[in-house]
Amino acid sequence: MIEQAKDTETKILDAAKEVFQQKGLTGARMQEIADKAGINKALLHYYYRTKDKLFEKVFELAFSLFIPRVKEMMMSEKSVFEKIEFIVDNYINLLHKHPYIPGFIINELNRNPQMLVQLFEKNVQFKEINLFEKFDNQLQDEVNKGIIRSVDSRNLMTNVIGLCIFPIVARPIIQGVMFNNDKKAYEAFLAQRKQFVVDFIINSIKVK
Amino acid sequence: MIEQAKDTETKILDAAKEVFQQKGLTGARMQEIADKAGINKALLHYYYRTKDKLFEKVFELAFSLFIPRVKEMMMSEKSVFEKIEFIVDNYINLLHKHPYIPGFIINELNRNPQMLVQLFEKNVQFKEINLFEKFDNQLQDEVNKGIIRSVDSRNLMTNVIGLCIFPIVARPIIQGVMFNNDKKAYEAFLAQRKQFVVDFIINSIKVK
DNA sequence: ATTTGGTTTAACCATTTGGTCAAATTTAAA
DNA sequence: TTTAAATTTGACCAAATGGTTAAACCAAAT
Repeated sequence: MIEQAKDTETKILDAAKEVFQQKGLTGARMQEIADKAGINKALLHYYYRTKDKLFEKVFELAFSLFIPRVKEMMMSEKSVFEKIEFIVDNYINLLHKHPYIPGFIINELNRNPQMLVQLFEKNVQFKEINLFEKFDNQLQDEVNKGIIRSVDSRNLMTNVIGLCIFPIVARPIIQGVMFNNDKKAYEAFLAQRKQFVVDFIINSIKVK
Repeated sequence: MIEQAKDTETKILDAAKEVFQQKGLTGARMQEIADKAGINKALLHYYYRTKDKLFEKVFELAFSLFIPRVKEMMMSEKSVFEKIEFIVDNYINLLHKHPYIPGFIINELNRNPQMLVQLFEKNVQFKEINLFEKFDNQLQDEVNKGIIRSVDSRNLMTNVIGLCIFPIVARPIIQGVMFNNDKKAYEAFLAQRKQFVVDFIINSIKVK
């Protein structure tokens, strides 16, 4: 039945997300995904043919949830300061909901960088050529107005995203080394960090 | 004999480093390690018993190469600005030599955070309880002197390390999205980034 | 030259794993 | 109600994989 089918397909995909994102392609087991979805292992192959195909689907969904967000945010009609606040805010919220995804994407892309090329070929909307042109102009504009000092757009954007993502992907290290593995302390750290990051960046580029 | 033995052991370890750091515990194959070391697979088990034990060794070496460095640097007798410049400089150089290690550590610790606990138990020198106490005092001192604005030490240190590591672990994304997969452009980006990061951080905390 | 101990290998084993298939079951159409 | 199609399952398979073992090899000591 079409309803039931959709349901099964979704149950499989949800289970696959969970297992792949936590264990990676090589660490994941089809049997575990089937168990988590509450179905027979053969059904996985009925709906998704192979492990690789199922993985590809999961990866694409994870990727499209995280990467194109930055584009939207950079394209919005806001001042540089507002954009930074907006991006940090949104990204940290997103990370709070999906803490495993960035590590998953980073790890799988390091294992097989070719995936990104294939993704760009298959899904043209990901490949926005002049993402930075507009942002570059805006930065230059605000430099001329004496609002910010001169900064390279790609370095700035790397910092914005990196400062959001790093404490999440490096959670075990940070929680372990900085907070003696105190989970509550780490969570408190994250909670206050959003404001710190915004201030840190704006302070760095603002002309005083 | 003892010379040859040491040599074989080293060859195995070197091969294991390469394979594990690129493919992770679950993605690595004992046969591939043996091939890369130019020896029979049974020799791996002769010298290191099991895959897990060999992996543990590789992980420990990688970990001890990266994490304790921060401690040394934070403990040195330098001003805050000098420390930041020193850490960024050293860390980026280290990353240039071992670009796979941070991703490796991050990924394996996310797969099994328990490893860190075991490592601390086994290797007490890693667990420096009051790493931040001295640094906190130094920061407060320079705040009082009007050199820097008031910043939380753990947030600051997270930023320093994160800004160094992130562009390396996220290389495929950055190279792909920001530089249209132009390897040279990415490398040029890294080369100029060291100075950018130092300026970015110091500018952010300096009182002008 | 023979013995002894560590080193290395080829062959082998048990288990795991991704994947298949024919049969059973369910669902929707005729 | 019958039929046809889609869905689900248990049983099974071949390949891959970590690990073992007995025999061969080799260098040094006697």
